Formats: sequence, structure tokens, C-alpha cells
Amino acid sequence: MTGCHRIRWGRMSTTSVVFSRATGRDVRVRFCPSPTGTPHVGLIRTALFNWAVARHHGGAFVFRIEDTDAARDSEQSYAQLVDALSWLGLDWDEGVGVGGPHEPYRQSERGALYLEVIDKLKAAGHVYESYSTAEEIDARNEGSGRPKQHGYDNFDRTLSTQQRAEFRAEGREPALRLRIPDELDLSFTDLVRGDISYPAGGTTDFVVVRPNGAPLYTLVNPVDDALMGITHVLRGEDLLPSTPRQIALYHALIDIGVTTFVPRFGHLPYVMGEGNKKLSKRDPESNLFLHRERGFIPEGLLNYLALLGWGFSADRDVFSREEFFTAFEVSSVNPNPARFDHKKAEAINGAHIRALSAADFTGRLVPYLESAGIVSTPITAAQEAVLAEAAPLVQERVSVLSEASTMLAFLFVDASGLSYEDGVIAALPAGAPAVLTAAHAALDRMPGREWRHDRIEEALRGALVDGLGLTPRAAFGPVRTAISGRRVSPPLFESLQILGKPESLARLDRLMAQFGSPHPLG
RNA sequence: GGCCCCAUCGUUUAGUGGCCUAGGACACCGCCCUCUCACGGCGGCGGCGCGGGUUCGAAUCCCGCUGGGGUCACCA
Repeated sequence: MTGCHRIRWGRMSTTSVVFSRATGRDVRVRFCPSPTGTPHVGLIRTALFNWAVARHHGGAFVFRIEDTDAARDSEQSYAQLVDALSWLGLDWDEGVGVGGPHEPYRQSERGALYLEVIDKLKAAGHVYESYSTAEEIDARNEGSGRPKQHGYDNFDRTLSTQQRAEFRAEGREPALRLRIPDELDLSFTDLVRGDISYPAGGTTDFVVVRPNGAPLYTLVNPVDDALMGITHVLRGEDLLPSTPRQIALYHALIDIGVTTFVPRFGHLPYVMGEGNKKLSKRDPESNLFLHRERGFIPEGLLNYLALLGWGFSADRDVFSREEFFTAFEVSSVNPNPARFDHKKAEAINGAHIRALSAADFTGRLVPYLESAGIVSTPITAAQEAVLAEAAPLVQERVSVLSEASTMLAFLFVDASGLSYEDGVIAALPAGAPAVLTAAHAALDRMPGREWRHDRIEEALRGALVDGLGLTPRAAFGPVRTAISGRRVSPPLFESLQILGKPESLARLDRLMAQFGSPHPLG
């Protein structure tokens, strides 16, 4: 599988350039975002797949920050990136925060390293001074009948010493471009797409250093990968067209002794939003933290993200983190774009929520209930006791944790504070007052020590179903509304048990009062 | 426009020449379970973009077309 290209290196030498053939523990992958904005699910999916490759092979996962754009980078964004990876449990072996043999791991702190490489590149003739401005390049293309988008024409490659001196005399400062040998074939075998061919001569020289001396992403990204010994580069599909340029740079880096191999590349499919457009940063669904706020648990979101372009098996799509990286193979990543489907995502998340132990689930609910104002912040011991009983009632009813707030709210207020869902009272059947009266009587008759859901059910069934000859639906509907204020609620008898007898009777009283019924048992 | 990538149910994915009258999941629709809603169970709806080849045989291989996307920065 390892590609090996024999290439002629211009007039300098004939070199045998090999792509990495690292396997097992020698595999080194990286995640190298720029800290601009909130973590995007597509970006995190890329991190996830890289992490999975490292864990699958027992290799290393390197976390590097590409903060070379002072205008757009922010410390807040950096913190969010760390937060996102940590939350999902994507731990890194080397990189920011944990250190490692290739420190520093923030590009903003690696300037001296780049300068050194640039000097070597210059000395070996791999880069040259380019004075062309964008306007001049366009003008030359138009003048010679080429489309404007043709791009750079390698004009400055052949500038004489004299011409360079003249430009300098005009006060112009040169950018540095990589000289790509005309006869260099830049094809490669993509880890997810197979052979991709970029014939010799199809790639023009590109800028690697700004006139002010600042190295660009085009240089710094491959240089750091080379310096850090990265063997497999998994990144977004949008970077596919820049791969031939990077391979050309690698040839130069090998020539000057910075590294000895070219990493293998794998281009991951886009994560799409609505329509045929890539999920944009503006789209709320792209925001990882919004999903967390909605109540995705890390296990669930990780599982769903893994499904974006990959499949666990033919008949299963719910799996654990360990099962994921054990089964993951880059070669089985699907090359076509995946659409982010929040319905499916929530279904997967719901499956993970149901798999939680009751205690674990209960604990994870707390922050959501606190921020929704359902319980105090921090939660009181009394509220915690109610929650411990109530949480299991909703565990199989939610697919995201935030849903529990509306389901559980009625348990954390008293009868007078209970709010009724819109239209719920109007929707009650004509016989509702009679049902409520009978229910009240039956419950009131129960000794307090028997106030358990099974006995409550017995009492209510006896009075309403057997006594009034109602269907269970007609019998319990009005009671449910009185107790929860809603049409749909957690299991009724268990809810009554949690509320206790006095509170339950108070709620029945309150709803009966709405109908002007006489107070039972005066 | 040049170059590059992609193409199986609505969505996602299985399928690497015969196991496919194309399998699973989500969504949707029925039914069952049932105190509501869920969960769970059962069933249904629904797909290989088109045209040529290769082959005894093609969703699978080749070519073309069509469609979609990306990229052509002194941004990353």
C-alpha cells in the first residue's frame, strides 16, 4: 500500500521519496486547528477520526495549535477547543497543555524554528524571491489570453540579479515562493479516496513567506508535521487541492534534511447542513456546544459524529468509545459527504442515555435542571431526594437531557405554583369534575403509610375504572392534568407517590376549584 | 473557466462480479404492549442518476454523460 515515487529532483539530484510506511505504535497523527471561533462539529469529527487512528494503532495523537493569524485567533477559542476535546474524552499524548518532545505546540511560539528552515530552503535554492503583486499576475494572465483564475505564472522564477535589484530599488519587498520542479509528479494515494493524480507541471509556485518575513500556513503546517514526525494526515476534503503543493514542499524538506518521508494523506468528507451546502459556521447545528447545551452526552455525540462518514457495522450503529476506535479504519471511511441529521443524532444519544445507570443519569441531569431554574443552584438536598426518585421515570423518555426539565418541573413546585399547559383544561372531557371528585375521595381514604404507587393505582382503578366504568384513558387523564398540569407526564402513580398525599390532594383540589365543584368532604 | 473530488431508500450506511426479487439504522405510516408519552416488539413505505461497454452474469469493473461539491489568497 505504501506509495513510493521515484522522482528526478531538478538538476540537483535523483531522489527516492517515500511516503510514510509507519504502522502500529509508529503511527503519529495530529489535530491542528486554528483557534478562530467556536468548535464546529466538522472540525471535531476530524479530531475524532485522528484520535481514533492513534488509539486504534496504539500510536500518538498530537494536539497542535495553528495560531499564526493574530487578527482572527483568540484565547477564548483556544480554551473552547481544549474544552471540546476534553468533554468528548479525546485525550492527546503530546501537545498543548501536556507538552512532549517537540515543544512548543503553538505555532505562535515556533517562529525561530521556521526561520531556520526558511534559511535552509533559501540556501538550497528551493525558494525564490517573488515581487509580483496580485494585480500584476492578473494583468499578465489577461494579457496572454489566460483566464484570470489561472493563478501565478512562475514569472519571478527567472528574475535576474539585476531585475531583483531594480524591484528593491523601487522599495518593493519580495515574498518567497517554493520552486516546484517542472517534472515532479505530485500524485499520491489518498487513504480514503485511493489514487489521486496531479501530473507534473500542473501546480504553480506558491508563496510560503510574506514580504515581511512571516511564514504562511502553506509552509508552517507541513514543516511542523515534518518536525513532529507526523505519519498520517487526516483532514478535511477542502484541503485536497493543496496536497500536491505540500508534497512538493516535502520533497524540498527531505532534500534539506528536515525529514525523511512524506506523510500519507487522507481527506475526510464534508459534513453537510441543509441543502447541498457544507455545514456553515453560522448554522447553529455546527456549534458543538449548542448540542451539549441541548443535553447531548459525550458518549452519544461521539457516537453520532463517528457515523458521519463511517459505519460501525452492517447492522449496528450504537457503540461505545472503545468499540469505536477498535473498529475504526481510515480505509473504510466513506468519501462522499455526510449530512448532519439531528434526528438521528438524538436517537443515538437517547440510546446512550438509556444505557446509563440511574445514578449516573440523575447526576448528569442536575446542571440542566439548575440552569433551567427547575431546581435551585446549587440543588438542595430535598430537591436531590425528589430527583433521585423521579429521574428513573424519565430516563427512557428523553433523547437529550434538557428535555427532562419540562417533564420534571411539576415535581419541584407546590400546588399553587403549578402551571397548566396551554389549552389543557379546556381539553378536559365533560365528566372531568366527577372524575376528580371520585379520585380525590379514593385517595383521601388511603392511609398515609400505604402511599405507594401500586396501592395508589389500585385505589384509583377501583374508584374510576371499576367504580365509574371509565376506560383507563378517560379515568386517568383528568388526574394526570391535575397532578402535572400537562397532557403528557411521567408515569402518574409514581408521580403521585413522589408528591405525597397532601400535595396530591391539594392539586386535585385546585383543579376542581376551576370547575367550581363543591369541596369534597367539606 | 482550469484542476480535483463525489454519486445505493427522504437521510445515513451495508454491499469490492453471482449469497441482492439490494440488508440495517433514523425519519414516516400501521399494529401490539400500555395510566399519557416514551421504551420495547411486529409489519409497511422507500433506493443502485443516465448511456455505452467488459462478462455466462454488474449496484459492484471500464468509458462517456449528467448532476453535485471543492479549490484556484502575501487566510488557515
